[in-house]
Amino acid sequence: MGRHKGYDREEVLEKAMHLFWRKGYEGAHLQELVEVTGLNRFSLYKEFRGKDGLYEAAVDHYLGGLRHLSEVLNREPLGMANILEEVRLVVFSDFPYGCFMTNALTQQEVLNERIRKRVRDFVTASEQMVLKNLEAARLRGELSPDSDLAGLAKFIVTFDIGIVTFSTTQPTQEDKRRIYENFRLMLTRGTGVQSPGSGEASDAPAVLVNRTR
Amino acid sequence: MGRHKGYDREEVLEKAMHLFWRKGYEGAHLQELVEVTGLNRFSLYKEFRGKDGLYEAAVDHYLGGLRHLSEVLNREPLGMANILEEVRLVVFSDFPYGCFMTNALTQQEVLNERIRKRVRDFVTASEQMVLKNLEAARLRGELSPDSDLAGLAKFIVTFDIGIVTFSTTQPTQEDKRRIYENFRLMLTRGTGVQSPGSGEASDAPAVLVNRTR
DNA sequence: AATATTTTTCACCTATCGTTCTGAAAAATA
DNA sequence: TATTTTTCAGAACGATAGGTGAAAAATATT
Repeated sequence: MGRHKGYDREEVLEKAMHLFWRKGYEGAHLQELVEVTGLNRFSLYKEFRGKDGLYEAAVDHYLGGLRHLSEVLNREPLGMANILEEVRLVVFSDFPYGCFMTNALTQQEVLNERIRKRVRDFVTASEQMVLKNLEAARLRGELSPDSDLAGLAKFIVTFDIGIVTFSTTQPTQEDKRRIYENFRLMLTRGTGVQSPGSGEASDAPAVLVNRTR
Repeated sequence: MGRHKGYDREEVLEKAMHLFWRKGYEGAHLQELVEVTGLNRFSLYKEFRGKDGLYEAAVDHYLGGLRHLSEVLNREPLGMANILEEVRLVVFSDFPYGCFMTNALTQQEVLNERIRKRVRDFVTASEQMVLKNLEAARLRGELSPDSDLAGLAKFIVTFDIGIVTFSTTQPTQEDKRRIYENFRLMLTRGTGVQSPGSGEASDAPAVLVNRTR
C-alpha cells in the first residue's frame, strides 16, 4: 500500500555519513546532504526527522558497519598479533579524513548529549576489544603476568586515535611504514612479546579504521 | 589622533581562539564570537576582515603563544628526558577540548587552503622539535646508533595527537597515569633509553599541549 | 574651542541556515 | 477504475548566518 521508496536507507546513510565525516556536523549543510544523498528534504525529514536524527542514524550506521569490521580484534586466536594487525590496518588506510567517530570527539560541544555519549562509549568499547586480546595474550604467555593490561589498552587506543588523525596530513606510504614499524618495535620490545613482523596494507577492516565505503 | 580602541587585540584573540577551539570553525558563530570577545561586529570586521581572518589570527596567536610554550622541547640539555617531560605535560593537561591545532586537522575540509597548510606545517614543526631531541639523545648515547629517529619522531607526535584527542573523553587522573606510564615503558624499553621515571603534572607548557590560557 | 581622525553604535543587507508546507505524481489496494 | 497511501519536487517559512553603511561618540591635534 502506497508508493515505493525511491531510495535505499542504507545507501542514503552511507553517503550522509561520508559528508558528515569530511565536513563535520556543522560543516555538513542540509543542502549538501540533500544533494549528496539524492534524497529530497521532505523524505529526509520523514525518515530521519532532521539533521540531528540523520547524524545519529549515520553514527548507528557506522557502528553497525563496524560489527563485521571489528573482526580483526575479535578473531581467534586472540592475542598480540591481532592488535598489531589492527593497528597496521589503521596506519595503512588511505582515507585521509580521520575516523568518523574520533573526529566527533573534537566536535562534542556542538553535538547533543545522547550522541556525545555514543561517541565516548565507542572509545570505551574499542578499549574493551583491545583489552580482550591483551588478556588472551597474557594467558598465552605473550605478556608478563604483571602487565597493566587496561593501561596498555588505553595506550594502544590512544595511539590509534593519533594515527587516524595524523593521517589527515596525508603522510606518504614511507611515513606510514616508519610509524607502524616504530609502534611495532615499541610494543614488542616494550612488552617483550613475540612480533609477527611488519607488512603491507590489505583491504581488511579494523576498529578505529577509516572506512572508505 | 583619533579615539582609543576599547579592546585589546591579544585579549580578543585569546577569547576568540577558545571559542573556535571548543566549537570548531563552523560551530563558532559570529554572534557568539561577538559576545565572547566583547568586540562588536563592525570592529571585528575592521580588525580581522571577517571570520576567516579572525580564525587565522587566532591560529597565529596560538602559534605565537607556543614560542615560549615549546620551551620544554627546546631546553638544554636536549634528549629523551625532554621528550618524556613534554608527553607527560600533554597527558596530564586538564583541558578537555583537545588541541587547537590538531582539532583543526579534522576540520580541514571547511578551512581555506592557507590555514590548512598552516595547520599541517604545525605538525611538521612539532616533529622537527622532537627529532632535534632524538638526535641529541643519540649523540648522548641514549639511543642506539641505528635507530630510525625520524620515524620515532613521527611515532611520538602521533601519540601526542592521540592523547590530546583522547583527553576529550574526560579520562580520570588514574587513566592518564596509566597511559603515560605505558608510554614511558614503551619508549624506554623499546629504545633502551634511561628513564627519568613517572611523576605528576606541572604547570609548564608543551608543544601539542592544551593551552588553557 | 574647533577641527580632524578614529572607534563605536545600530540599523539593515543579502544569503543561507534548518525546517515546514503544498500540490502533484506514483504505486498499492479496493 | 476508483480510492487510498506514500513519495516526490519545489516553494516558502522564520531565524540567523556573515557582512556593511551612515551617523554618533570619543579622542587627539591645532
